[in-house]
Amino acid sequence: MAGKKKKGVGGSAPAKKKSIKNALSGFQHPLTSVDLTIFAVSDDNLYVLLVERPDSDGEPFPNQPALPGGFVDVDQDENLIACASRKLLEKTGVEAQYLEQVGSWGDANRDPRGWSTTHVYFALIAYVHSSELANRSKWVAVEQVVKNDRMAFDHSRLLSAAIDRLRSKVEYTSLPAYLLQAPFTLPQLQHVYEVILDRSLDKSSFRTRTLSANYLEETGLMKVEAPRPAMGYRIKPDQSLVFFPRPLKGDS
Amino acid sequence: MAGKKKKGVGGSAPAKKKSIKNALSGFQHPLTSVDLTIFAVSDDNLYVLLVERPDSDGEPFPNQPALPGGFVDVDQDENLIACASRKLLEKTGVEAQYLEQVGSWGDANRDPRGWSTTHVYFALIAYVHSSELANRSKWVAVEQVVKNDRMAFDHSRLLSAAIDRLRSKVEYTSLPAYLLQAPFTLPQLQHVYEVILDRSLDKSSFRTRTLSANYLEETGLMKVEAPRPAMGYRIKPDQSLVFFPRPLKGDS
DNA sequence: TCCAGTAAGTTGTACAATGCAACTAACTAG
DNA sequence: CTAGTTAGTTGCATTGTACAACTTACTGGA
Repeated sequence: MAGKKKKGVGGSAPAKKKSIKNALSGFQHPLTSVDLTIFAVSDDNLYVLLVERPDSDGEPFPNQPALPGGFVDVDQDENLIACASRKLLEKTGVEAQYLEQVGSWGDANRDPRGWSTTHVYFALIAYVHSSELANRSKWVAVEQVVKNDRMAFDHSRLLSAAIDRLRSKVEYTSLPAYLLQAPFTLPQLQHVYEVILDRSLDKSSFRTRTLSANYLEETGLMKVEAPRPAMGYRIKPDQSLVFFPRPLKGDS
Repeated sequence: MAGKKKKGVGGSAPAKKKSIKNALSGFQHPLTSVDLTIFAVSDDNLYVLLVERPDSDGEPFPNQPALPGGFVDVDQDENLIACASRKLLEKTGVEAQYLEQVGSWGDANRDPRGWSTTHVYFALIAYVHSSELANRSKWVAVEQVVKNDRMAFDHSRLLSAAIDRLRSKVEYTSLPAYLLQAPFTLPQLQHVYEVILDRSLDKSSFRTRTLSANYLEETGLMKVEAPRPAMGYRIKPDQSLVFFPRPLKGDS
């Protein structure tokens, strides 16, 4: 396949783009970016980090909300996930407790500047206060984003895919533990599950399942905002994501 | 992020590439390709389709085995999955019974021609005889590929990721039904599960789980290579992939 | 001091999907 | 007609979660 010539000039791409062609491969190559869905939980909400598009030059979608991200910098980024980590650090000042690729999207129309691809990652971090975030960045409750569906590019569908993936994996993995700062209590962890899944879970089943998976270690009793102190836990060192044999039911 | 200037000239990319820069974005963009892992099952083996790299021009990895794929053609391909479908049809002459994205990979070194990304898809098809395949294409038993680890580019790791994904999803979904031509029998379907998972499954549990999921419909009794005729089945029209509540155990 | 309130954590039984082993049914080959 | 083979069924055991009731440890107010 590689090296063969283009088969025609069909398609809807503007003519001016045809001149920018990669001499090495014989193919014009798409614009390439990385976008992030950075999730955090605070109180009773799941938040995602959105940025406001710049209002300058010929930037598309000025001032509209978008996922943080941007073009891959082939001189700076070693690989895609390093590019994602870099952008995360720039926006939040923290490293991801969990970072996973959601997938990639690419077509002729998602960016008005031409055929483009994006590689989408989702990051889980412990909530950081809004004042710590980079300029033009803010937390938005996922519940709100889904309603006001006015994001730049095709970022709405990228975000939907990431949320679907998150909710799906929360059903049968230990993902929510990466949304809390250690040490945390089991009721706090259960609360994160409930916020993301938007339903309440049975305390007994949750505790049995979580503890028997043996991926947490005790850090001693903690006093939280509750009358009785609770045991604190953290994820064991070098512990990888846990997959449970069955999802939990719950009332909704 | 978009529109900002490159921050330097560090990195290991050859100097000649720097001249090929996209004037629209201010960034040089990576080479962009799509690669496929096309799976089929025949007799007692899981096969993947490999092609032999061309032996011409300055093509990298001449004559080495590789995944079918190649550069995205922005004039021909509407989007990434259409690109994958096109390449599948070119190599096998058939459409995928199931096509899913595995993920994307991109770094400075995976292709000697420069910073490159690839979008990997996995396709499930009913086995087609080798003589029907495109030139320089052939089925290779997955078991063999894993041993003789000499594929072009980073295709070994791409294939590994696809195999992992396949095996993982076979544990708790109806995926193997897309590797058979309808109508098929339950013992045939179970055999496909066993070939992929490389362990035997309990007949009773398998039948109960499969039938109670209610994603198949009967097509009447069939005479296969067995003394007793068995009921034929096909996937119900418009039926999507089924997720089972629990994986099956098995003896290995 | 005592008691009501609340959240943490435990216990016991029920249930649903799979595990396992033994069984019956339908055919082929000789 | 019988032995052999594969299709398909049945009954009980096991496992992980569902549900409800319970005990424990603390707080705050009378």
